[in-house]
Formats: sequence, structure tokens, C-alpha cells
Amino acid sequence: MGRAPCCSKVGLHRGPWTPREDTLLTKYIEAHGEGHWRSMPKKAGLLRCGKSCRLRWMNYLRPDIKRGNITPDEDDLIVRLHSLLGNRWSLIAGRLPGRTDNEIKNYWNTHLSKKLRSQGTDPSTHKKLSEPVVKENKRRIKNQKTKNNMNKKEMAVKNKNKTGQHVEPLKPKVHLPKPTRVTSFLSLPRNDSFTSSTTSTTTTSSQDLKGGGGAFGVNENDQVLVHPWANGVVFCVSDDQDQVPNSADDHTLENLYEEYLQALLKTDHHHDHQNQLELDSFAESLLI
DNA sequence: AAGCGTAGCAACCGCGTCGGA
DNA sequence: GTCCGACGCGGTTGCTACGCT
Repeated sequence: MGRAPCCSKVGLHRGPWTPREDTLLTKYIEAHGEGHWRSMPKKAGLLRCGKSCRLRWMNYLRPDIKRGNITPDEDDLIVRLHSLLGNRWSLIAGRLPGRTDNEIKNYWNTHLSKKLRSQGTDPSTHKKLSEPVVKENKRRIKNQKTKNNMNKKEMAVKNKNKTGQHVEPLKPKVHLPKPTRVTSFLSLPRNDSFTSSTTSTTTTSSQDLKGGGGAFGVNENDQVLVHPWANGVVFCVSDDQDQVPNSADDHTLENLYEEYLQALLKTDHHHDHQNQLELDSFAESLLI
């Protein structure tokens, strides 16, 4: 089935957001909450399409967004999660509170893929390359052809407006969400966004719940412990074997990853065929 | 100093999926 | 069961900053 563009381009602003637009969007969402992106621009007095508003909010204006450099721990976790999940940026971002999928995707494309290549690892397969590739980036040549004639002063002004606000680099503080009890396996939320599942400041729409997953274990009351950062991986099969970290103080990112990996590959030493089936099943669970 | 090439990242685009009518 | 609006995701593009020659 054909699909119409998300919005009419006629009369709508495009390109970098102005501080005024940011303010309008922020105030509207603070007053009315997220969601209803399609109708939001009009109600908020913005000449933007809903998609653009959503993107701006999700990737830049959200109050819980963590700005600043990716830490080595985060860096390492991204690489490892990518080896498990592939280019599922939203899932990876869901494990890095305060980071957005766009940010992680950009970071991967600009830093990590090159870093892995320089280390002799294929960034897409995470397997060793026969020859390390140091240089890449073919597309830039094309971009040069599109460069305009704007002078330095104009460029500086435009770039300043691009972000609309000064952002202090913050030292990221990685923390884990607490488990959430739900009563049914079938009702497990699948939520990419850690924040939307662990805070009450924003409304969680049904669409929000479609996106992610949670680590869960079944207790004797047939309840489930959900960890939004673990996306469907079973961590606790009984109360006695509860390996779920309760706070960031208890576990480092390394431990988090190890548990994640162990749960994922817990049958690693069993039959390959069975193991593959379980991995396939896990992969499917990510897609549900 | 000027031009060129690259890095970095915000924003856009198109498609897939979900859920209600 | 079908249609369609809305949303979310991943890939890609556009633009500025900056380093190198």
C-alpha cells in the first residue's frame, strides 16, 4: 500500500530549530505531555510537522537527556550491545539512560566503527578482519559539492542557532532502572525508553509500550520482574537465584553486560543446534 | 591566507508496524 | 479482513567546524 508523506511540506519550517520553536515545543509538552505528534505543532503554534517535533523532543529537548561525551564504559557497552543486537539503536539506547538512539547511531558511525576497524574488527560482524582498514568515508566527497557560499560569520550564527542553547558537558552517570512488577507475561511492556518506563513525568502511550522490552523472571506467584534495560532476557528464574542488580551502586556496566550476555548465551556450552534455536528465539523476542 | 577534505551531529526521509474504525 | 492515521526506527543527508596542505 502506498503511503502519503507524513505531512504537507507547504508552509512548514524545516532545518535547524530556533530557540523560540524549542521554547514553544517544550512549554506545550510540559503542559500537555507527549504524544499526539500529528496535531501537536498546530496546537503549540509551530510551523513544523509532527515528526520533526517528535524528533526534536526525543533527541534534544527532553529534560532527561544526557549531554556530553560518551564515557569509556558507555563506549564499551555500546560495542558489546551492538555485537548482540546489531544496528538496533533504539534498543541499545534503551540500555544507556539519557542517551538517544540518534546520538548512539551517530557515535557509532563516527567513532566506534572506525575504532573497531583500526583494531582489525569488522564493525558490522564484530569478527576479525583479515586486514585492518584505517580509512573509510567515501560519501563526503559528494557532500563537498553541495557546500554553499555562506561566510564564516553567517555560518557561526547559523550553527549557534542550530542547537539553540548552551549545553554544559556532563559527566554521564549510568544507572539501572528498578524492576517493575507486572502481573502477566503477555502484558509485558516492550519499551525501548528506559525513562518512559521508570518515570511518571511523561505519559506512556500504547505506542511507547510497543517499542522495548524487559528482562524478566517468573516468581512463584507468576509475577514477572521487568528490567527495561534487558529486553526480554530472563535474569531470575526463582527468588533464590535472583541475580538482578537493584541499583547502580551494586553493579558496574561490566557486570551489567556480563549478566546480559550470560543470560543471552546461557546455553552456550550445550548443543549448537539447540543453542542456535534459543538465540533465534531471543532475536525474535527483540522484534516482538 | 586560502582552499580543500574530513569530522561530527542535527535533522530529514521512507518504510514497517500497530491499533482503531 | 481491510483501510488508514499515527508513531517509531534505521539509514541518509545537509551543514558547520576544524585540520591539513
